[in-house]
Amino acid sequence: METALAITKALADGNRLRVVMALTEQAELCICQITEMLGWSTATVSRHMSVLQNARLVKSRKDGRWVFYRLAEDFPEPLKRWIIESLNTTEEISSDRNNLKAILSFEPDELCRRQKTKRSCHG
Amino acid sequence: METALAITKALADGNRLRVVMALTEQAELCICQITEMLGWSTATVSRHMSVLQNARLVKSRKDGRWVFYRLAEDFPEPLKRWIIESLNTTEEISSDRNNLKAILSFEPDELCRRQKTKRSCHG
DNA sequence: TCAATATTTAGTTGATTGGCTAAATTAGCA
DNA sequence: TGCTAATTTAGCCAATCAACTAAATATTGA
Repeated sequence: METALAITKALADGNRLRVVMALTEQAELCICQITEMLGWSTATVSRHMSVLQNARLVKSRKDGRWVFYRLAEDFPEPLKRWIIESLNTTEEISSDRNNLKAILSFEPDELCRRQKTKRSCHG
Repeated sequence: METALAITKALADGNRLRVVMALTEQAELCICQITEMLGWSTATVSRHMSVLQNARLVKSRKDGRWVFYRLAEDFPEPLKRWIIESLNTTEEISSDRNNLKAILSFEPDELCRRQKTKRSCHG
């Protein structure tokens, strides 16, 4: 039961649902892209991703300084179907989808530079 | 998204998962039967059931003094499938299943009397 | 090796959740 | 109506969780 419970707990958070949805549409996303999409601190995003990873819902791949996340190959199929069915048309996800389109038009390193700039702009 | 999130939150609890599993196997269960199965206070069980009901995963029917819960007719099918697949063979659920068999051999009113007796035995 | 960069981990704080007991509510019956 | 019984609600406390900032780790490249 531990396994199933870890999964439902991992999904019992709006932000993690948003990331999972994004990963059903984008094969891979790096932390900096997810950070930009959620609009939160990198550390917070990192912790969320580790919850998803501990539940074995996502896997990560390191490429240089970047860590890319993808859905696990064995992500339970019925769950994935339900998530897509129930979130596909929600406002939040539509908005994320638009944001992601903009985000993906930058290369990751350019994105990270942009984040740095933004941060220094705000102090 | 609120709707989906309410559902994942409702399922992010081992005890509520146990109740849902039990309800995939028994058409209806009353509070006193669920209380006996989980071994917790009636008030706690009642609160758990209202979480499931707010997420629209279960519905209730009042019959005299008893309240019977059943899975909602529109319980998301993929979710149900995943829950059964992943919990069917777990220890906890097997044990619940055995307990339930014993519990269901009493009529609800006899069960309630038994609970009352047990309580007074312990003070 | 050193500086810069991307991510993770640690530590703190406030909000939510889960258990309990006790009080309130609702139904059945004398 | 008034008594008893089943369930729900309220109030309390401890534990968990989610956000943040700051420090640590790991990688690239001078």
